[in-house]
Parts: sequence; structure tokens; C-alpha cells
Amino acid sequence: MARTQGSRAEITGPLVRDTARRLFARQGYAAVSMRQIAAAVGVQAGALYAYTPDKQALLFDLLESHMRDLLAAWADDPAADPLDRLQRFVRFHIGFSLDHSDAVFLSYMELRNLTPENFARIAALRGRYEAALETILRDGMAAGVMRIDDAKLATLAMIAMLTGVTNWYREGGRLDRARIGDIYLGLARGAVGACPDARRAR
Amino acid sequence: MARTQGSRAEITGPLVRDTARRLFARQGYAAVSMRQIAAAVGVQAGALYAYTPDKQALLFDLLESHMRDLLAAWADDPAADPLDRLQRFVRFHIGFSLDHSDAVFLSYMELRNLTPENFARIAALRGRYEAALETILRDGMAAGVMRIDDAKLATLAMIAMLTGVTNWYREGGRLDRARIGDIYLGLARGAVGACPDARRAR
DNA sequence: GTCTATAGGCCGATAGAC
DNA sequence: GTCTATCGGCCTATAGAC
Repeated sequence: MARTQGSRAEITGPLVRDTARRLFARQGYAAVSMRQIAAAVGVQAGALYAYTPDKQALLFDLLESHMRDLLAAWADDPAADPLDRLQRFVRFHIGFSLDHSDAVFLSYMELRNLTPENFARIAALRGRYEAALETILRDGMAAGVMRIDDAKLATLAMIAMLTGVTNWYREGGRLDRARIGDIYLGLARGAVGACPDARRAR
Repeated sequence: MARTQGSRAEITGPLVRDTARRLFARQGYAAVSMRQIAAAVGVQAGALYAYTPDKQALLFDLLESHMRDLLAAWADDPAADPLDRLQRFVRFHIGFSLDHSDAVFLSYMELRNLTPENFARIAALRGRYEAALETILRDGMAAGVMRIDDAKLATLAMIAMLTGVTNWYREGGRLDRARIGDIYLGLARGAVGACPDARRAR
């Protein structure tokens, strides 16, 4: 891992973030030392402080950029059929979560290690994402294609259900991603009262 | 917090566990020091080692006893209507999770801080609990009152959905526990294809 | 069972050379 | 931008007195 002296910010910068994300997700923020990150990157510990003012800022940057990436990646079409929008959301959320499982895990586990101000900023971003799904559900109710007791709870319940895929999914397992998407779409449709029967009948 | 010398194992033993559970859940296992636990209990750090051989064993004991309590608290009636059993499970799982939210949080967040052997033991206990729900779903399918693409995934999805309540529930919030149970029961029934329409038609 | 004291070690962060 | 060296501090766990 030793490296000769020299400037390689273009490489090291992203590498520090990628390494920190992976290690934080695997062992937890508090359990990972700056020395450990540095060793995995291939620099000495002091060099990390050229890329982050401190460890807390490194965690916050990882969480914030993840939430911004997530929000930027989701594009809804408010004019489309709510059931089609739900289908797109389910597939998107599962796919994005599996593609960024370390960041997803971090975003759930390490909120408690943020300062109150940093926590509030991440929570606000999460709220915007939840609102994206809640809008679909409310539009579906208004269109009469979904039956939901409480749109807010249904939103939280569905996101928890979908994100749970990251807890057990393993590449090369029994089911591929497309099949998993199909199965979860069936669960999601049923949960919001758009089960196959109701769908055929509309 | 200072305490005069003396033996009070009956008090201190449970207090160490309760304190460790609360602090681990709030800050994370790695972020909590033995000194911190000791201070909250009201003893010196060295005294903790009369109750646990080391910090890792303390974490494992908390997780294992939680899983055993959970399994012991759930009693199914295999002869009853699968939809009634599902209803009981949903209410039980939400209620137990909210009553033991620190332990539930620990059981999800700190598995990675267990040794491989300890992890395997907790995973086995969790598997037994998942099997309890999966049995209900399979019985429901066999009885023709549930329609499910994949019972294993439906089990994992539902547990994730129900456990998610612990992420946002606050005492004295907009909804009381009974109402939350009703709402989640509706979501759960729909997800397994036992939505109101199908139910009336059976 | 609890205390005090301490061993041996790793921590985050900074200073100054190159 | 990265290195080496280091400060001051906190860590887990143990030893021995009471």
C-alpha cells in the first residue's frame, strides 16, 4: 500500500470517498479509523486531511451526495397513469438501492452519528424523496385506482419494504433483479389496493 | 454517579444490560465505551467485567436474549384461519418491536459487530422467526385466501415493512398504536393478495 | 462486587519538511 | 499533495486492595 510522494488528487479524492463509504458501511462509522481508511487508499493518515476537514465532514458528504444523487436520478411523470408511475418507482428504488447498497446502508445506520444540523439536512432530503412516492399514491387514490387508508404511512411502509431488499440480496442468488422487481411490484400493488382483481376491473 | 463500595449484583447486573442496550442503540456499539456504560450505571469501568467477560459478549447476550424473547412471545395457532393468524402476527410484530425498539434497532444495526460464530447463531434465530410468518403465508396460499408469487420474499418484505414502524413512531404522535396496527394490517393483507375485495369474495 | 491504578495500544488531528 | 513525527487523549482489559 505504500506510495511514493507526489500529487494525485484526481485519483485520491474519489478513492478516499469510495473507500470510506465501503468501510463505514461494513464496520460502522465509529469503528473505522482514519488510519484504516488511509491504509486502504494507500496514503498516510495525515494526507486524508487534504480532502476532508475532519471525519464527521467525510460522513456527511457521503450521505448528502447519496441523497442528492437519489433525488436527481428519480424523474416522475405526473401526467402518466399512477399505476405505471408506481411500477417505475418500485423498479427504480430497488435498482438504485442495490446499485448503491453501501450508501443506502450508511443512510439508515449512521444518521445518529451526524451532528444535529447535519442530521436535519439529510432528513430534509429524505423527506423530499418520500414526498415523491406519496404524490404517486395520492394521485392513484384520486384516480380511483388505489385504495389507501393513510398515504403517509403507506409511503413509509413501502419504502421500508423495498429498501429491505438490500438486506438479503446477493449477486447470483436464486432470483435475478428483474424477477425480484416483479415480485415486489406485486406486493406493492396489493398493498395500495391495486391488486390484480381491482386492476382488471378498472 | 459515584458509589460507595459494596455488593449489589441483583441491581447492577440487569442495569448493566439495560444501560448497554440503550447506549448501543443510541450511539452504536463501537461508539460506546465501557467507561460510558459504567458511568451511566454508577460504577467504575472495571466493575463491569464482573458481569461480562468482554464488550463483545455483552453485545451478543443482548441480541441473543432479544431473539429468544421474541420467539418465546410469539405463539401461533396452526389450526386457525390464516387471515386471522396474519392479523395476529402483524399486531404482535408491531407491538413487540415498539416495546423493544432499542433491541430491534440493535438487532439490525450491530450484526456486523458480531464475530462470525456469534453472527451465525443470531441469524439462525432470526430464520426461525421468519419461518413463523412464512408458514402463515403458505397456509394462506394453500387455503386459497392469499395469492403470493414468492412466499420467502413476501415474508422478508413484510417483516421489513412492519419493523420500519420503529423508524418513525413517536409516543403521542398523530396515530396511536391500535390505529397503526389497523393501517399496516390493511397494507399486509393487500400485499399477500387478501385485499378487501378478495376477502369478501372468498 | 467494587474500587483504584495502570498496562499497552489506538485514536483524531496538526506541524513542518519536501 | 504527501510524508514523518508527534501531541494529548481515550480505549479495553487486568491486577490487586478491600
